[in-house]
Amino acid sequence: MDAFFASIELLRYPQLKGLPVVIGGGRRRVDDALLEATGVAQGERALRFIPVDDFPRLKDYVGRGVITTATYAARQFGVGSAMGMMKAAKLCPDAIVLPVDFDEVRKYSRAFKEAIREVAPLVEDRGVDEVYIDFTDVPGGQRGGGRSLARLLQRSILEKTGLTCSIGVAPNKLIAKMASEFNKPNGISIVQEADLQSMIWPLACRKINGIGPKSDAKLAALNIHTIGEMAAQEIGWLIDHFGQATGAWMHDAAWGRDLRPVVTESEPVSMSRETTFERDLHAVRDKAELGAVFTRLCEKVAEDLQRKGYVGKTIGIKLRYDNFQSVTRDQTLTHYTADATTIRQTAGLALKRVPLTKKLRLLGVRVGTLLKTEDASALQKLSALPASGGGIAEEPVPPYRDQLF
DNA sequence: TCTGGGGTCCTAGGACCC
DNA sequence: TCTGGGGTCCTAGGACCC
Repeated sequence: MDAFFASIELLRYPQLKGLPVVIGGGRRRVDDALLEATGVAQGERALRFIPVDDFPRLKDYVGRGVITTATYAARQFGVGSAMGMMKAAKLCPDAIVLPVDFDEVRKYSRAFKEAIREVAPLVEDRGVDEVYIDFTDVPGGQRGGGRSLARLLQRSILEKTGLTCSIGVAPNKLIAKMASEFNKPNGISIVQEADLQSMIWPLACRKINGIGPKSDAKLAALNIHTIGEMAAQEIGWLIDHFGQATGAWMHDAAWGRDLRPVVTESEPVSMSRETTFERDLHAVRDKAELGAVFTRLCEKVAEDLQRKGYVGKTIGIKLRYDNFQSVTRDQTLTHYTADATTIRQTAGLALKRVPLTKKLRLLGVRVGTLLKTEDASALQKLSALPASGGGIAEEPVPPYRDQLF
């Protein structure tokens, strides 16, 4: 299989080119800051009308958000995705802060993927700004080793979205993803099997999609820092240190082997909503506030399920204490549901099973073991056949108020 | 005033069944 | 007193990704 990996560059304000700008921080908080500084909300609109000097700066930002993305000028200061805003403010206090406009992002994301599917239909979704593409059977796809098709995609994406896009071309997904980073932004890079040694082996292990901070640290402790050093290890040695599955996978990855197909459709496994509080809350002292938030989260998950046509059977809660330790509790129902009241009641039971003496910084609600709503009703009819004696009974659910349990 | 929100996948132990 | 394996489901935690 030949694969592209394509990612769009989502920051697209030409007038800010060369300026340090970060986007992120949690929309409402940044909107508030904007409103205060300029009298205008909504980053997109504000950008057109407000002189750059009037934008809020990172040093004035107050809150718990993280950075979603940053201009290259901001990255020069060491600022980058997923970094806390407070830490970023120390590195680059004068960076301009803009809110994330998720509706806008989703709109451009859709247009980006549509533009690609028109040219190459085998596309795998990897979030808002990334896709894998299998171009093996796209007419003319092999011309120039894939370069002319990649150029065509870039042109089409630019036309339809105004966004630039970086594309990696390789014999499989693993290498294509790495290749896409070689030439950012708006670049194309082609990596062939024969380039493994020269282009992939010198890279840090962390560049492999699937090796995160933990594995990287463990590898470093074993004195392995590059992919080449990883490839030089016996597979048995890797298995001894990382377990059967991970060890074998690492060995394959280091040798550029990856047989995963481009997966064009998949069903969701779970849906969830969570929120980090502006200040840490206490289960007893802030019970009313916490209870209201909890109910809202359940209602939102229920809405999400209903809008997308799913029901679920496992209700879970997640919370994070002020020391950042996370805890989860699951509770499986006898029937599938997308009902806010049922979710709220079951989640309440799960929450009861968790110690609530420490302050909380985050609360979340998740529904898992999902089924399409229509498949669930078919299942219900099947089990409701006379012989089985009446089918699945709905458990009566008591009414709830905005309290914790 | 370090550390968002929405996901997937893996592991490992215990219950329970055959 | 002792004692198999395999399979499935459920739960909790954690690594990782965008």
